[in-house]
Amino acid sequence: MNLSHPDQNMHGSGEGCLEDDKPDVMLPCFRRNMYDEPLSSYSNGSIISQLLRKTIHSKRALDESHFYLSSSTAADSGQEDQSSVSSKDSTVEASSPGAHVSTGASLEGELPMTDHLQAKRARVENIIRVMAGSPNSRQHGDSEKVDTDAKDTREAREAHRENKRKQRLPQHQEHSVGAPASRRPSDNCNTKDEECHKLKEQLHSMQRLLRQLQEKFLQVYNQEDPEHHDRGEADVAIEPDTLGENLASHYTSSDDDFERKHGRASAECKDRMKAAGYLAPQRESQNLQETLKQELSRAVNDCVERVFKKVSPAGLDLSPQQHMCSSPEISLGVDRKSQQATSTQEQPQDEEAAVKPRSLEYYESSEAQSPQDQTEALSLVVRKPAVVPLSSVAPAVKRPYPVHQTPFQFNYSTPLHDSQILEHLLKYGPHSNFGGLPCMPPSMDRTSPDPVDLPWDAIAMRSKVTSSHLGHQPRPSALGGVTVDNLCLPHVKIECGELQSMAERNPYMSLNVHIQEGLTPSHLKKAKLMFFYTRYPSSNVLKTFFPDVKFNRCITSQLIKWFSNFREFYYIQMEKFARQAIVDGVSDVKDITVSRDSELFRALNMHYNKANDFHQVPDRFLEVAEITLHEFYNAIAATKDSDPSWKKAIYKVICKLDSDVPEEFKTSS
DNA sequence: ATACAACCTG
DNA sequence: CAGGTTGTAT
Repeated sequence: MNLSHPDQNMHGSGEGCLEDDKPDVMLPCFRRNMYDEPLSSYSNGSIISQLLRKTIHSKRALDESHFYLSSSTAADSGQEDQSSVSSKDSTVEASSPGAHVSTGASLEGELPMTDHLQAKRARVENIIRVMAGSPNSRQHGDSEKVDTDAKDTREAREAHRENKRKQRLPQHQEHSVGAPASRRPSDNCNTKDEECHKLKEQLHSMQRLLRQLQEKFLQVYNQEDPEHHDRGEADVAIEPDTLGENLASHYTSSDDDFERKHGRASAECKDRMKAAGYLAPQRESQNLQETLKQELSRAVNDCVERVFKKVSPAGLDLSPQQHMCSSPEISLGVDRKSQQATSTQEQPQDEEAAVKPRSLEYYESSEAQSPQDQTEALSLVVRKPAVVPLSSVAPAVKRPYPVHQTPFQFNYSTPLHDSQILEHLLKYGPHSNFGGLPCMPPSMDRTSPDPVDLPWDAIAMRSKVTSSHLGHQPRPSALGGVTVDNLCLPHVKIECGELQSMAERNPYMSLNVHIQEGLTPSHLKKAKLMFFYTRYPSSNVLKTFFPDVKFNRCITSQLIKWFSNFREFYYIQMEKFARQAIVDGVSDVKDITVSRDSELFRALNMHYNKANDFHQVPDRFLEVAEITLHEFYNAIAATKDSDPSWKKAIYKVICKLDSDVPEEFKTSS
């Protein structure tokens, strides 16, 4: 829900289990920043993207002359730095003592690494805290008070939040009345623990992934001749002995812009390859490149697999939007080589996997599928243009809409949780350092409960724009009104491309459950069938029973509106038949029944279940219909219908008659 | 201010 | 069924 919550939950338990399997190969500085930090922020997205974000933000805080960021940001962060030392102990097991915070001045290497990192960590923690907290409560003018107030206000804030949570939760679930009412609280605890556990697992997976990545990098770099020329940039002269250090400096150093660092690493890599190419046959450098790609791919695959196995056999959902977002923008920056590498072989399989995520069997053998059964949903798949560049992309990007038959294989109530993180990693990890992130002022940075909501919307918007109005833009560079051209270094793009091709190589990543941008006719059909069970579904119910729908405000409203319309029809029918009964001279309510033969039922069934073969309408629905009809009859017979709001009493009764929607509705329509 | 439900209309 | 309006609760 919010950032502070997982903090309390995770920190104690999470830290313990992190401790014991911290990889030894992990470089200290790297590890520290990666894993010692409070986990609160990680609940909001992938670890990697969070890290990148943090790096960027910490860098921002230091770099006062950074482009449009106003002085207030810098001042704020400076203030926070002071409070950090004293307030740290409340939230963090102060493993970093009161570190001297030297704003901006410290060049890498001047400070001892540990001190520097500690100072940096303090800053980062503060920034995270600020981001997590309400911005408004942060506006103390008096900097001296901050020291003492910070703690109090934070605690108060968290307490407040906690209360809100506790108050809201039962109310929220009160909505789905009926049978499950009694088991909800325990569910709550369980899900809490479950979530905690899941997060831990994710973290472990990420640790392993990062370790593997680091190992691979080290491997590759150690093979190489350490000597290489610099690129003319001054900072390139700083030659890391190992890639680990290099990586570490990526995530820790603040005196250099992240993008530049990122770029530098890639540039170094490239340069090394170039140098190697002079010395060795050209093929060797290409081999090296391929090896690097494959190793990276394998590492990621391993991680994904692990996480994937821990989640249900359910699908990892990589939405069509993912393809959309990754293709037009990212693939533009993709190195041609990597494009060709992937577009030749993997494409058909990938297409098919994206289009036809079938059922469980599909997850086990994706390559066994025959490529011929394509549907019109092919438009979902973004073909990476081999020769024809962009014009051919635009139509493909268009809308993922006409995807019928969207089978989902979710077995649990929170099917998206884990996969969302991966999704986020794959989608916005690259994407965020690609362009979106640096453009966002800190205040814009998401603390929203839904980790993917905002960027998804942004991407959805972009793809719409791309498809409809502009046709395509060579570079959809404007996000948040800030151009990112100078931030999107080619090296960064290459990495994105690599990650994308990794995603393409990985069968799991290609599998998805079609997170829909919008609601499809099959969704409507499903909603109608669900109406037989629930007339007043809560938004939670809707979310759990439409796992393939990417929920945002609009979608939720639409779904709610659907059910509103269903109710409208339902009540209209009820009133109509009740009046008819009165006209017909029915004198006793008990003479009014609703059976499957009833005209009323036929009307309802025709409306909600036109293709009758779909579904056996539950008996409970007949009961509810009968009750409703009785209510209407009684009210009308008692001439209560003169009261303009006479129906409200009936609604109140009926809304309590909802029953649970069967699990099958989660999995398939 | 926001979200939702009902209502009305087309 | 969607769009718009209104009333209500948070």
